[in-house]
Amino acid sequence: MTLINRLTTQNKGLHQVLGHLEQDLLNYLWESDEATGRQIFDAVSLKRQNAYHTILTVLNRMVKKGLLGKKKKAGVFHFSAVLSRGEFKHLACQQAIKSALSISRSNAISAIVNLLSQDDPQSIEELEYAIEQKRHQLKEKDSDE
Amino acid sequence: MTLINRLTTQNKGLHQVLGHLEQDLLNYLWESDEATGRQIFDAVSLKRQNAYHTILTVLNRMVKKGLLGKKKKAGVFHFSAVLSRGEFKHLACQQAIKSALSISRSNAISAIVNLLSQDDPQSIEELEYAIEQKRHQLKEKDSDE
DNA sequence: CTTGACATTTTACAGTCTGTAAAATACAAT
DNA sequence: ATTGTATTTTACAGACTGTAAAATGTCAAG
Repeated sequence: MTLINRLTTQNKGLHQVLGHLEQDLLNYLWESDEATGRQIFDAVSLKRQNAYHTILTVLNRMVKKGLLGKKKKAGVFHFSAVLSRGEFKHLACQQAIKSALSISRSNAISAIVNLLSQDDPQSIEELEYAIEQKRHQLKEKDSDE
Repeated sequence: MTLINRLTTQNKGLHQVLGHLEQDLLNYLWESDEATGRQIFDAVSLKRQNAYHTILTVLNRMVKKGLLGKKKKAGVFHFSAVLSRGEFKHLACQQAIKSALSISRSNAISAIVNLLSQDDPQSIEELEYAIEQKRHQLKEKDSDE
């Protein structure tokens, strides 16, 4: 895929940060909170064919990267996501937005307005509402000081 | 660098899409429109120590990726950026925003509002202005039909 | 206390990407 | 034709993901 395509293509989302296997594993852990390698392997096997060892290797790499935690319980390691799905999405969105803003604030602003209005006219209102909320929040802070 | 760091770290900007050398080369070409490998090498050498061949290899890879164009002029190849700096930034921003929106619209919205207001209170007004503009634009379209 | 069934860690290889650059080849001008 | 660039080919290292076997550890049952 050329860079132009990469810049043009829709919907990279979490793929920008995670590989597919990693994503599947994380998704499973977000649903089940905590699981052993075996459980994860069994669950993920419904969707993709991977050797048990593959799953374990990737799980351990994710632990090393700080994405997952691992605790022994009754002699068996249990993996769990360090960040909840919500936290992860929050950070990933924040990062993507930061990245856009750092490239060009004005471009980022027009991109979000364009994409939102294109996507769904209602969503612009969500944006306006968020701005209003922020205004209130800032005022309160001011009067506190 | 752990993933959490990656998600947390400031300012990735274009680095998300380009390596440093690639970025330096593109920056130079954005300033000078068009240049031979030798010229680019000379210019970039002020900033970084790379073999001439390195520069050429990377330039050619960028051509292959569709980032640069290459035309023979008086027997010598001249490289040039396919996208202007503005176009590139536009696409890169759009891509980053798309990516954020695809992860979570509401998170993306609050992230942009938070980051803008944190950055500079004025910038929220830029956002509001952009929304207004978009409204006008949509109205005009409506009455056209 | 030994064997078998898992669990866990180690090791390794392929494929992609960037950075790095030498080697080989082409070509143009003297 | 020879010399000096210009250009292409080829290669390797180091990161990262996917892949998985090999080696090792552990524990329970016989």
